[in-house]
Amino acid sequence: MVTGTALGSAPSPDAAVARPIPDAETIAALRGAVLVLARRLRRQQADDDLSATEVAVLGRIYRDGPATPGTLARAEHVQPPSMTRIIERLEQRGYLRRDPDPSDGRQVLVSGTERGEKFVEDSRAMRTRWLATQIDKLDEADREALAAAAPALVRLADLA
Amino acid sequence: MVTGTALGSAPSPDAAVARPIPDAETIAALRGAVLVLARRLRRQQADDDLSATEVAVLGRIYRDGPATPGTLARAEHVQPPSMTRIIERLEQRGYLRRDPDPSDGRQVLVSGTERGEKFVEDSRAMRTRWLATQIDKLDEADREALAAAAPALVRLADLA
DNA sequence: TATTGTTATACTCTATAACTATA
DNA sequence: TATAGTTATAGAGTATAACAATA
Repeated sequence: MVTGTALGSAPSPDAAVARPIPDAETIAALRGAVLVLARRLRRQQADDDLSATEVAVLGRIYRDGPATPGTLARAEHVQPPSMTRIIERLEQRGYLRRDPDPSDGRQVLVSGTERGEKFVEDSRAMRTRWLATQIDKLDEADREALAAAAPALVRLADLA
Repeated sequence: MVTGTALGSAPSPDAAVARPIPDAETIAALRGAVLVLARRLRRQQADDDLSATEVAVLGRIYRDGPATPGTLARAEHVQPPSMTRIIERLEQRGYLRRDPDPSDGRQVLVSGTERGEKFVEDSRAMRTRWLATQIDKLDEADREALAAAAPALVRLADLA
């Protein structure tokens, strides 16, 4: 199950043993690195008053436009009640607003505000600064590898 | 120190050319993907009774050998009291043991047990299975990009 | 006095279960 | 009945502060 299409394209002539790409060890390393990095990212941005996920939600709304709480919950892979709380906090700060959907009374449309947009613009640089600083400590090959893998990581995170 | 290389971003006309250094937008994407992925990884492995960090600590001890709580805390980027709790749980399960350092009474040496080794061996495949399955859904180019970036991600997570 | 580790405590994030309102 | 969202509640994970023991 782990293999399947992940079997190496092994152009090597003596491909007696085809290893999946990435192999199990690499996947384990990936997993560990993601967990540590996420922990550091969370702590890092405790500086200002919004959590990592809250900023992610806000950024998503300004990137992709208004959305329902359910859609946002699925996108961020949190449960609906968690999204309710996140939206609550962001609304309290005036960074977004909730409007009832006129055609379906069950639904709510979450949209950004001007103040929220300003916050996103101002904070994005600050929030990525720490990570940028860290990445800057790596050598060029590592930075290139990260840049090349970023879209794949995004797709990986977005998978259903 | 931020040299500006990772943040500077004069958009060039030939945007098709990959930039050697991740630009701010790529870094922001990386950040978001890492946060979502970590959340999914955590939830995924709630199946058995150990948290993601606990498994990471256990794996580290079996990979790198006995270590002090302080060293482990620095390696995983958690605070010492958090590491104390993690070690406590792992010790209760018989997966590792704490021995006083004979030459320095303040220090403690945390070592693995046979039972812990067996657990690590048995659980690693299980724990990486979900991630492997997800990665398997990506196309080959994405999988290769991830494999190529894994060491860089590990180094990024390990930075002081 | 500085260092290592622990105990006590509290907070943040997220989840599950139960409820409301609309379709 | 099914769906969207919310309220209520609980639990996991981690942190800070205060403390003990040793150097």
